[in-house]
Amino acid sequence: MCWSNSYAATKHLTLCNNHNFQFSDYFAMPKPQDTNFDHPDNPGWDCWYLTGPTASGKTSVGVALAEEMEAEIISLDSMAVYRELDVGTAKPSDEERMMVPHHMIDVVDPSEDYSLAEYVTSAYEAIRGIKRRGKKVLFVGGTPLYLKAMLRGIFAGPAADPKLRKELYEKSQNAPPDFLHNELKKNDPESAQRLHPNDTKRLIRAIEVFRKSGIPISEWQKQFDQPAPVSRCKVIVLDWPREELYDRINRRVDHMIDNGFLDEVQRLTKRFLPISKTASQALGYKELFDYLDKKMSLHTAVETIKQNTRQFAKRQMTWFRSLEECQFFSLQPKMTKSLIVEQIKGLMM
RNA sequence: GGGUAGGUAGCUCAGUUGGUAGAGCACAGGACUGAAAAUCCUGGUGUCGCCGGUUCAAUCCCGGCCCUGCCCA
Repeated sequence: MCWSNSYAATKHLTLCNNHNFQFSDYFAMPKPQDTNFDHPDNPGWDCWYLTGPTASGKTSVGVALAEEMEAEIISLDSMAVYRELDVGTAKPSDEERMMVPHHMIDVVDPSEDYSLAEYVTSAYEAIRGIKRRGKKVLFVGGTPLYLKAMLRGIFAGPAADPKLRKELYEKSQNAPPDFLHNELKKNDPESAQRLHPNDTKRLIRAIEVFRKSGIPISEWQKQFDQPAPVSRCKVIVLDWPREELYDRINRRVDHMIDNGFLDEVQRLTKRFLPISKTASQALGYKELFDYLDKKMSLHTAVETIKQNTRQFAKRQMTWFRSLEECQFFSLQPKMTKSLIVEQIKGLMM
Protein backbone atom coordinates (compact mmCIF):
# COMPACT_ATOMS: atom_id res chain seq x y z
CA MET A 1 0.00 0.00 0.00
CA CYS A 2 1.70 3.11 -1.25
CA TRP A 3 0.31 5.55 1.32
CA SER A 4 1.47 3.75 4.40
CA ASN A 5 5.10 4.92 4.25
CA SER A 6 4.42 8.60 3.92
CA TYR A 7 1.76 8.31 6.59
CA ALA A 8 4.23 6.75 9.01
CA ALA A 9 6.88 9.32 8.09
CA THR A 10 4.53 12.17 8.92
CA LYS A 11 3.85 10.66 12.30
CA HIS A 12 7.56 10.28 13.04
CA LEU A 13 8.36 13.87 12.21
CA THR A 14 5.60 15.30 14.30
CA LEU A 15 6.19 12.99 17.23
CA CYS A 16 9.77 14.23 17.52
CA ASN A 17 8.47 17.59 18.58
CA ASN A 18 5.86 16.30 20.90
CA HIS A 19 6.79 14.12 23.82
CA ASN A 20 3.45 14.50 25.47
CA PHE A 21 1.47 11.56 24.18
CA GLN A 22 -1.56 12.28 26.35
CA PHE A 23 -4.00 13.35 23.66
CA SER A 24 -1.07 14.40 21.49
CA ASP A 25 -2.07 16.98 18.95
CA TYR A 26 0.02 15.90 16.01
CA PHE A 27 -1.74 16.11 12.69
CA ALA A 28 -2.85 12.74 11.40
CA MET A 29 -3.09 12.42 7.63
CA PRO A 30 -6.53 11.19 6.68
CA LYS A 31 -6.16 7.73 5.22
CA PRO A 32 -7.65 6.93 1.86
CA GLN A 33 -10.55 4.52 2.16
CA ASP A 34 -8.98 1.93 -0.07
CA THR A 35 -10.33 -1.02 1.84
CA ASN A 36 -13.92 -2.02 1.65
CA PHE A 37 -14.55 -2.78 5.31
CA ASP A 38 -18.17 -3.74 5.00
CA HIS A 39 -17.53 -6.38 2.42
CA PRO A 40 -20.67 -8.43 1.69
CA ASP A 41 -18.59 -11.57 2.04
CA ASN A 42 -16.41 -10.81 5.04
CA PRO A 43 -12.74 -11.77 4.50
CA GLY A 44 -12.64 -12.79 8.15
CA TRP A 45 -14.92 -15.71 7.41
CA ASP A 46 -13.59 -19.09 6.29
CA CYS A 47 -10.79 -18.70 8.83
CA TRP A 48 -10.07 -20.51 12.10
CA TYR A 49 -9.70 -18.69 15.37
CA LEU A 50 -7.94 -19.86 18.51
CA THR A 51 -8.51 -17.43 21.34
CA GLY A 52 -8.87 -17.29 25.12
CA PRO A 53 -7.79 -15.09 27.99
CA THR A 54 -4.18 -14.10 28.55
CA ALA A 55 -1.91 -16.95 29.73
CA SER A 56 -4.32 -19.65 28.58
CA GLY A 57 -1.67 -21.23 26.35
CA LYS A 58 -2.89 -20.03 22.95
CA THR A 59 0.54 -19.58 21.40
CA SER A 60 1.88 -23.04 22.00
CA VAL A 61 -1.36 -24.83 21.14
CA GLY A 62 -1.77 -22.57 18.11
CA VAL A 63 1.62 -23.47 16.63
CA ALA A 64 1.00 -27.19 17.05
CA LEU A 65 -2.46 -26.83 15.57
CA ALA A 66 -1.23 -24.82 12.59
CA GLU A 67 1.39 -27.46 11.82
CA GLU A 68 -1.23 -30.19 11.89
CA MET A 69 -3.65 -28.25 9.72
CA GLU A 70 -1.19 -26.75 7.28
CA ALA A 71 -2.13 -23.26 8.31
CA GLU A 72 -0.30 -19.98 8.72
CA ILE A 73 -0.92 -17.93 11.85
CA ILE A 74 -2.22 -14.40 12.01
CA SER A 75 -1.63 -12.93 15.45
CA LEU A 76 -4.85 -11.51 16.91
CA ASP A 77 -3.21 -9.29 19.48
CA SER A 78 -3.26 -5.53 19.83
CA MET A 79 0.12 -5.36 21.58
CA ALA A 80 2.22 -7.93 19.70
CA VAL A 81 2.07 -5.59 16.71
CA TYR A 82 4.71 -3.40 18.37
CA ARG A 83 8.40 -4.07 17.86
CA GLU A 84 10.52 -4.06 21.02
CA LEU A 85 7.57 -5.04 23.23
CA ASP A 86 8.63 -8.68 23.37
CA VAL A 87 8.88 -10.16 26.85
CA GLY A 88 5.88 -8.35 28.28
CA THR A 89 3.59 -9.27 25.40
CA ALA A 90 4.69 -12.94 25.43
CA LYS A 91 5.24 -13.09 21.69
CA PRO A 92 5.86 -16.49 20.12
CA SER A 93 9.52 -17.51 20.26
CA ASP A 94 11.87 -17.56 17.27
CA GLU A 95 11.57 -21.35 17.20
CA GLU A 96 7.80 -21.15 17.08
CA ARG A 97 7.97 -18.59 14.31
CA MET A 98 10.31 -20.90 12.37
CA MET A 99 7.83 -23.74 12.61
CA VAL A 100 4.86 -21.76 11.32
CA PRO A 101 4.79 -18.40 9.50
CA HIS A 102 3.33 -15.67 11.71
CA HIS A 103 1.72 -12.45 10.54
CA MET A 104 0.79 -9.20 12.30
CA ILE A 105 3.66 -9.37 14.79
CA ASP A 106 6.28 -6.58 14.94
CA VAL A 107 4.56 -4.51 12.29
CA VAL A 108 4.89 -1.04 13.87
CA ASP A 109 7.43 0.98 15.79
CA PRO A 110 6.54 1.40 19.47
CA SER A 111 6.53 5.16 19.00
CA GLU A 112 3.59 4.85 16.63
CA ASP A 113 -0.06 4.83 17.54
CA TYR A 114 -2.02 1.91 16.21
CA SER A 115 -5.70 1.20 15.79
CA LEU A 116 -8.34 -1.41 15.16
CA ALA A 117 -8.82 -0.22 11.59
CA GLU A 118 -5.13 -0.51 10.76
CA TYR A 119 -5.16 -4.01 12.15
CA VAL A 120 -8.19 -5.09 10.14
CA THR A 121 -6.82 -3.61 6.92
CA SER A 122 -3.51 -5.43 7.28
CA ALA A 123 -5.12 -8.65 8.45
CA TYR A 124 -7.30 -8.74 5.31
CA GLU A 125 -4.11 -8.36 3.32
CA ALA A 126 -2.49 -11.22 5.24
CA ILE A 127 -5.51 -13.47 4.67
CA ARG A 128 -5.32 -12.89 0.91
CA GLY A 129 -1.62 -13.75 0.89
CA ILE A 130 -2.07 -16.96 2.87
CA LYS A 131 -4.94 -18.11 0.67
CA ARG A 132 -2.87 -17.41 -2.44
CA ARG A 133 -0.26 -19.77 -1.05
CA GLY A 134 -2.94 -22.43 -0.67
CA LYS A 135 -2.73 -22.50 3.12
CA LYS A 136 -5.39 -22.29 5.79
CA VAL A 137 -5.69 -19.23 8.02
CA LEU A 138 -5.49 -19.61 11.80
CA PHE A 139 -5.92 -16.51 13.93
CA VAL A 140 -4.28 -16.88 17.34
CA GLY A 141 -4.61 -14.25 20.04
CA GLY A 142 -6.76 -12.68 22.69
CA THR A 143 -7.84 -9.18 21.72
CA PRO A 144 -11.60 -9.58 21.70
CA LEU A 145 -12.41 -6.34 19.91
CA TYR A 146 -10.17 -7.36 17.05
CA LEU A 147 -11.81 -10.78 17.03
CA LYS A 148 -15.25 -9.28 16.76
CA ALA A 149 -14.14 -6.95 13.99
CA MET A 150 -12.72 -9.87 12.02
CA LEU A 151 -15.94 -11.85 12.42
CA ARG A 152 -18.48 -9.09 11.92
CA GLY A 153 -16.62 -6.37 10.05
CA ILE A 154 -15.80 -2.77 10.74
CA PHE A 155 -17.47 0.34 9.41
CA ALA A 156 -15.77 2.51 6.79
CA GLY A 157 -16.22 5.68 8.80
CA PRO A 158 -13.90 8.60 9.41
CA ALA A 159 -10.46 7.99 10.91
CA ALA A 160 -9.46 9.26 14.33
CA ASP A 161 -8.69 12.95 14.56
CA PRO A 162 -6.37 13.51 17.54
CA LYS A 163 -6.75 17.26 17.28
CA LEU A 164 -10.51 17.14 17.59
CA ARG A 165 -10.29 14.55 20.35
CA LYS A 166 -7.93 16.68 22.34
CA GLU A 167 -10.13 19.71 21.85
CA LEU A 168 -13.26 17.88 22.99
CA TYR A 169 -11.46 16.34 25.93
CA GLU A 170 -10.10 19.63 27.17
CA LYS A 171 -13.43 21.32 26.72
CA SER A 172 -15.13 18.63 28.76
CA GLN A 173 -12.63 19.05 31.59
CA ASN A 174 -13.79 22.64 32.15
CA ALA A 175 -17.48 21.96 31.65
CA PRO A 176 -20.29 20.31 33.59
CA PRO A 177 -19.90 16.52 33.85
CA ASP A 178 -22.52 15.75 31.21
CA PHE A 179 -21.15 18.18 28.62
CA LEU A 180 -20.08 15.49 26.12
CA HIS A 181 -23.25 13.54 26.64
CA ASN A 182 -25.41 16.58 25.91
CA GLU A 183 -23.27 17.46 22.94
CA LEU A 184 -23.85 14.01 21.44
CA LYS A 185 -27.57 14.09 22.20
CA LYS A 186 -28.03 16.94 19.73
CA ASN A 187 -27.07 14.91 16.66
CA ASP A 188 -27.10 11.30 17.73
CA PRO A 189 -29.69 10.71 20.45
CA GLU A 190 -29.57 6.98 19.82
CA SER A 191 -25.89 6.70 20.75
CA ALA A 192 -26.36 9.11 23.64
CA GLN A 193 -29.04 6.78 24.92
CA ARG A 194 -26.68 3.83 24.70
CA LEU A 195 -23.58 5.47 26.18
CA HIS A 196 -23.10 6.34 29.83
CA PRO A 197 -22.42 10.04 30.51
CA ASN A 198 -19.05 9.11 32.04
CA ASP A 199 -17.91 7.05 29.06
CA THR A 200 -15.63 9.82 27.82
CA LYS A 201 -13.73 7.90 25.17
CA ARG A 202 -16.79 6.57 23.40
CA LEU A 203 -18.66 9.87 23.66
CA ILE A 204 -15.72 11.66 22.04
CA ARG A 205 -15.50 9.10 19.26
CA ALA A 206 -19.25 9.32 18.60
CA ILE A 207 -19.13 13.12 18.37
CA GLU A 208 -16.08 12.88 16.14
CA VAL A 209 -17.79 10.48 13.74
CA PHE A 210 -20.80 12.74 13.35
CA ARG A 211 -18.75 15.89 12.85
CA LYS A 212 -16.52 14.28 10.23
CA SER A 213 -19.12 12.28 8.31
CA GLY A 214 -22.47 13.88 9.08
CA ILE A 215 -23.74 10.40 9.89
CA PRO A 216 -24.36 9.27 13.49
CA ILE A 217 -22.13 6.44 14.66
CA SER A 218 -25.27 4.54 15.63
CA GLU A 219 -26.13 4.40 11.90
CA TRP A 220 -22.70 3.08 10.98
CA GLN A 221 -22.73 0.42 13.65
CA LYS A 222 -26.08 -1.24 13.01
CA GLN A 223 -24.56 -4.03 10.94
CA PHE A 224 -22.52 -5.61 13.73
CA ASP A 225 -25.21 -7.26 15.77
CA GLN A 226 -25.45 -10.23 13.41
CA PRO A 227 -23.12 -13.11 14.31
CA ALA A 228 -20.92 -14.57 11.58
CA PRO A 229 -22.36 -17.72 9.98
CA VAL A 230 -21.40 -20.66 12.21
CA SER A 231 -20.84 -22.90 9.21
CA ARG A 232 -18.01 -20.67 8.02
CA CYS A 233 -16.22 -19.68 11.23
CA LYS A 234 -14.68 -21.85 13.90
CA VAL A 235 -13.83 -19.88 17.02
CA ILE A 236 -12.33 -21.89 19.89
CA VAL A 237 -11.87 -20.32 23.32
CA LEU A 238 -9.33 -21.96 25.65
CA ASP A 239 -11.16 -22.05 28.95
CA TRP A 240 -9.43 -22.89 32.24
CA PRO A 241 -11.10 -22.98 35.64
CA ARG A 242 -10.80 -19.42 36.97
CA GLU A 243 -8.45 -20.29 39.83
CA GLU A 244 -6.12 -22.24 37.56
CA LEU A 245 -6.03 -19.39 35.06
CA TYR A 246 -5.10 -16.91 37.80
CA ASP A 247 -2.28 -19.23 38.94
CA ARG A 248 -1.00 -19.40 35.39
CA ILE A 249 -1.05 -15.59 35.12
CA ASN A 250 0.85 -15.14 38.39
CA ARG A 251 3.45 -17.69 37.37
CA ARG A 252 3.86 -16.17 33.95
CA VAL A 253 4.47 -12.67 35.31
CA ASP A 254 7.19 -14.07 37.61
CA HIS A 255 8.67 -15.85 34.61
CA MET A 256 8.74 -12.62 32.59
CA ILE A 257 10.57 -10.82 35.39
CA ASP A 258 13.11 -13.67 35.51
CA ASN A 259 13.57 -13.43 31.76
CA GLY A 260 14.58 -9.88 31.08
CA PHE A 261 11.33 -7.93 31.33
CA LEU A 262 13.05 -5.19 33.34
CA ASP A 263 15.89 -4.86 30.84
CA GLU A 264 13.36 -4.54 28.05
CA VAL A 265 11.49 -1.77 29.85
CA GLN A 266 14.73 0.00 30.67
CA ARG A 267 15.70 -0.06 26.99
CA LEU A 268 12.32 1.47 26.09
CA THR A 269 12.90 4.38 28.46
CA LYS A 270 16.16 5.15 26.64
CA ARG A 271 14.90 5.18 23.08
CA PHE A 272 15.07 8.32 20.96
CA LEU A 273 11.34 8.38 20.27
CA PRO A 274 9.11 7.83 23.27
CA ILE A 275 6.63 4.99 23.06
CA SER A 276 3.22 5.96 21.75
CA LYS A 277 0.03 6.42 23.68
CA THR A 278 -1.41 3.15 22.43
CA ALA A 279 1.79 1.13 23.01
CA SER A 280 2.20 2.52 26.51
CA GLN A 281 -1.12 0.99 27.46
CA ALA A 282 0.46 -2.46 27.41
CA LEU A 283 0.14 -4.34 30.67
CA GLY A 284 3.28 -4.60 32.73
CA TYR A 285 5.13 -1.76 31.05
CA LYS A 286 3.41 1.10 32.85
CA GLU A 287 3.91 -0.61 36.20
CA LEU A 288 7.62 -1.19 35.57
CA PHE A 289 8.03 2.39 34.38
CA ASP A 290 6.66 3.42 37.78
CA TYR A 291 9.17 1.14 39.50
CA LEU A 292 12.05 2.62 37.47
CA ASP A 293 10.79 6.10 38.39
CA LYS A 294 10.97 4.96 42.02
CA LYS A 295 7.25 5.45 42.46
CA MET A 296 6.85 1.93 43.85
CA SER A 297 8.91 -1.05 44.96
CA LEU A 298 9.62 -3.88 42.57
CA HIS A 299 7.51 -6.20 44.69
CA THR A 300 4.53 -3.84 44.53
CA ALA A 301 5.00 -3.34 40.79
CA VAL A 302 5.02 -7.10 40.16
CA GLU A 303 1.97 -7.68 42.33
CA THR A 304 0.18 -4.85 40.51
CA ILE A 305 1.01 -6.37 37.14
CA LYS A 306 -0.44 -9.68 38.28
CA GLN A 307 -3.58 -8.03 39.55
CA ASN A 308 -4.11 -5.92 36.42
CA THR A 309 -3.52 -8.96 34.25
CA ARG A 310 -6.09 -11.01 36.17
CA GLN A 311 -8.60 -8.20 35.75
CA PHE A 312 -7.86 -8.08 32.05
CA ALA A 313 -8.41 -11.83 31.73
CA LYS A 314 -11.78 -11.44 33.43
CA ARG A 315 -12.81 -8.77 30.92
CA GLN A 316 -11.71 -10.98 28.04
CA MET A 317 -13.95 -13.76 29.34
CA THR A 318 -16.90 -11.35 29.42
CA TRP A 319 -16.29 -10.66 25.73
CA PHE A 320 -16.07 -14.32 24.77
CA ARG A 321 -19.30 -15.11 26.60
CA SER A 322 -21.04 -12.36 24.67
CA LEU A 323 -19.96 -13.52 21.21
CA GLU A 324 -22.19 -16.27 19.89
CA GLU A 325 -19.48 -17.47 17.51
CA CYS A 326 -17.31 -18.61 20.42
CA GLN A 327 -17.09 -22.27 21.27
CA PHE A 328 -15.57 -22.92 24.69
CA PHE A 329 -13.01 -25.67 25.10
CA SER A 330 -12.58 -26.66 28.76
CA LEU A 331 -9.04 -27.33 29.88
CA GLN A 332 -7.79 -29.16 32.95
CA PRO A 333 -4.25 -29.02 34.36
CA LYS A 334 -3.57 -32.68 33.57
CA MET A 335 -4.35 -32.57 29.84
CA THR A 336 -1.37 -32.97 27.52
CA LYS A 337 -0.79 -30.60 24.66
CA SER A 338 -1.14 -33.32 22.03
CA LEU A 339 -4.51 -34.35 23.44
CA ILE A 340 -5.68 -30.73 23.43
CA VAL A 341 -4.51 -30.22 19.85
CA GLU A 342 -6.15 -33.45 18.73
CA GLN A 343 -9.49 -32.53 20.25
CA ILE A 344 -9.50 -28.97 18.93
CA LYS A 345 -8.59 -30.24 15.50
CA GLY A 346 -11.66 -32.43 15.69
CA LEU A 347 -13.81 -29.42 16.53
CA MET A 348 -12.46 -27.40 13.64
CA MET A 349 -12.75 -29.95 10.86
C1' G B 1 3.78 -5.75 85.83
C1' G B 2 1.55 -0.33 85.25
C1' G B 3 -0.38 3.22 81.76
C1' U B 4 -2.35 4.25 77.00
C1' A B 5 -4.49 3.79 71.85
C1' G B 6 -6.89 0.32 69.23
C1' G B 7 -9.49 -4.78 67.49
C1' U B 8 -15.72 -3.42 62.33
C1' A B 9 -15.82 -6.64 54.82
C1' G B 10 -10.22 -10.18 51.77
C1' C B 11 -7.06 -5.20 52.88
C1' U B 12 -6.88 0.10 54.76
C1' C B 13 -10.33 2.53 57.57
C1' A B 14 -15.18 5.44 58.69
C1' G B 15 -19.63 5.03 61.70
C1' U B 16 -23.79 4.10 65.01
C1' U B 17 -25.81 10.26 71.38
C1' G B 18 -28.46 1.86 71.86
C1' G B 19 -32.94 0.02 66.76
C1' U B 20 -27.74 -5.86 63.66
C1' A B 21 -23.37 -1.02 59.56
C1' G B 22 -20.44 1.95 54.80
C1' A B 23 -16.25 4.14 51.81
C1' G B 24 -11.80 3.24 48.79
C1' C B 25 -9.16 -0.82 46.99
C1' A B 26 -9.70 -6.14 46.20
C1' C B 27 -13.47 -9.51 44.25
C1' A B 28 -17.83 -10.69 41.05
C1' G B 29 -21.12 -9.53 36.88
C1' G B 30 -21.99 -6.46 32.56
C1' A B 31 -20.93 -2.99 28.39
C1' C B 32 -17.75 -2.20 24.35
C1' U B 33 -16.00 -1.04 16.50
C1' G B 34 -10.54 3.85 13.99
C1' A B 35 -7.19 4.54 22.00
C1' A B 36 -9.41 -1.98 23.40
C1' A B 37 -3.58 -5.17 27.55
C1' A B 38 -7.59 1.03 26.98
C1' U B 39 -12.20 2.87 28.94
C1' C B 40 -17.02 2.79 31.31
C1' C B 41 -21.29 0.83 34.41
C1' U B 42 -23.52 -2.20 38.38
C1' G B 43 -23.14 -5.18 42.92
C1' G B 44 -21.55 -5.20 49.96
C1' U B 45 -19.51 -10.30 50.15
C1' G B 46 -19.88 -8.98 57.79
C1' U B 47 -20.30 -13.80 64.47
C1' C B 48 -18.66 -5.20 64.39
C1' G B 49 -12.14 -9.80 69.06
C1' C B 50 -14.36 -13.43 73.04
C1' C B 51 -17.51 -14.31 77.55
C1' G B 52 -20.98 -12.30 80.73
C1' G B 53 -24.17 -7.98 82.62
C1' U B 54 -27.80 -3.83 81.99
C1' U B 55 -31.92 -3.14 78.36
C1' C B 56 -37.94 -4.45 74.84
C1' A B 57 -33.35 -4.18 71.90
C1' A B 58 -25.97 -4.11 72.51
C1' U B 59 -21.36 -3.62 67.34
C1' C B 60 -22.17 0.85 70.58
C1' C B 61 -23.07 1.31 77.69
C1' C B 62 -20.75 -1.68 82.10
C1' G B 63 -17.37 -5.79 83.94
C1' G B 64 -13.87 -9.53 82.86
C1' C B 65 -10.68 -11.93 79.41
C1' C B 66 -7.65 -12.37 74.80
C1' C B 67 -4.74 -9.97 70.97
C1' U B 68 -1.82 -5.72 68.63
C1' G B 69 0.86 -0.92 68.74
C1' C B 70 3.14 2.84 71.77
C1' C B 71 5.01 4.79 76.63
C1' C B 72 6.85 3.70 81.69
C1' A B 73 9.07 0.11 84.77
